[in-house]
Amino acid sequence: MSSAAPSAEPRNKTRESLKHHGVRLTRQRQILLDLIDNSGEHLDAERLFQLAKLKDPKLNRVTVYRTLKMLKESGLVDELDLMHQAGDQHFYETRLKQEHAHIICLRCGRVEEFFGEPLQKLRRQVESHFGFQIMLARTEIGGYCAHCQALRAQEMREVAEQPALPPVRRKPL
Amino acid sequence: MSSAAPSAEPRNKTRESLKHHGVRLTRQRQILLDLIDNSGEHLDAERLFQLAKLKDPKLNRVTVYRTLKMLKESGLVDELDLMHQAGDQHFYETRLKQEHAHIICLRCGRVEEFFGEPLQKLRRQVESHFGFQIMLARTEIGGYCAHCQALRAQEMREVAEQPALPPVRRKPL
DNA sequence: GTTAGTGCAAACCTTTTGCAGCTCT
DNA sequence: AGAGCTGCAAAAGGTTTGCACTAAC
Repeated sequence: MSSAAPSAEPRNKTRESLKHHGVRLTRQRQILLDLIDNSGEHLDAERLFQLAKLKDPKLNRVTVYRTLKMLKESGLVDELDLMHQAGDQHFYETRLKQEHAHIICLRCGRVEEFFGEPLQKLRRQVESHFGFQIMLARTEIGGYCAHCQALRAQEMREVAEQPALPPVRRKPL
Repeated sequence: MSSAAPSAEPRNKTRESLKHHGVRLTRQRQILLDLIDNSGEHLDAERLFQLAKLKDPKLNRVTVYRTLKMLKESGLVDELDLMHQAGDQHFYETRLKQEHAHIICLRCGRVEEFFGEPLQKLRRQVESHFGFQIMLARTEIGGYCAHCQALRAQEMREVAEQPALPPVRRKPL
């Protein structure tokens, strides 16, 4: 990684957009926007709150929820469920990237992104087929990544040999 | 619609599958299975509970949750979020149908289903691209149906004329 | 100076858990 | 008979709301 802030341009785009909607750029919101734009991960409200607290220990969890709600309603972030792999919380990502599907490994929790023409094609077909005006789209695919397929096979063998152990769901790597 | 029970065959399929997993077909589960297979809607736990109570007033909400969890883990039903259009609850449908996307109108809440080859194509591409073993897939598209696009335009005009009224989100039709 | 936004506490909604008693097979 | 399932009560997890105070414009 270079030392230059990689999100300088997108961040500005986001801030422009907010100003247009008459939204105040408070210190708290700047912190949260930075985190959402910069962290490569898919953050949930709690994780975002923990990260934000490092920069401003007085920042409240409620402010995180309110900011996320506002960003979602302004169309600046997308809300994901990631197949509820880690619970029922929601995850967030900027809408600056091209549309993509999320591929979630149900064993290790790893999330891959898939960009590909079927997504655009689906969009176009839905629009023309129903005369539908698409505002948001979300595709999530759950299953087992190449790595975990092998490990799962191994685990099944072990369970078969030791019937005393129930087939508990393993924690992420 | 004919007078014959339309789900006699699928219901048996489901029951077979459950027996294979060593699951008991209790009275409560039969009621819930019938409702899920037969009602054309996408039911959430609460609605399913209300409908089930009509057939057995003693049936408990917890049993609904436990049954849904079991059906989901057995791969017999799919869990949907429907873009959280109506709150954060989950919706359920049998897995007997072919894979399809759910198209949710953000104004009236109506849900359409879209079957089309982009979904299969996406599946195949993800499998081959990542060597991924897909267990479940979910595509949800939110926006405005043809009917509501016109109504929304009308609403926007009204709001522009009477700035006193805030642009509240309208209830479903 | 106004009005929007924040923090705090408390409520809320959906879902899960512990446990005693009941019921399918 | 006995494991599996149910009902009840209570808790948990995630998110929202009411209200007084604060800060951005």
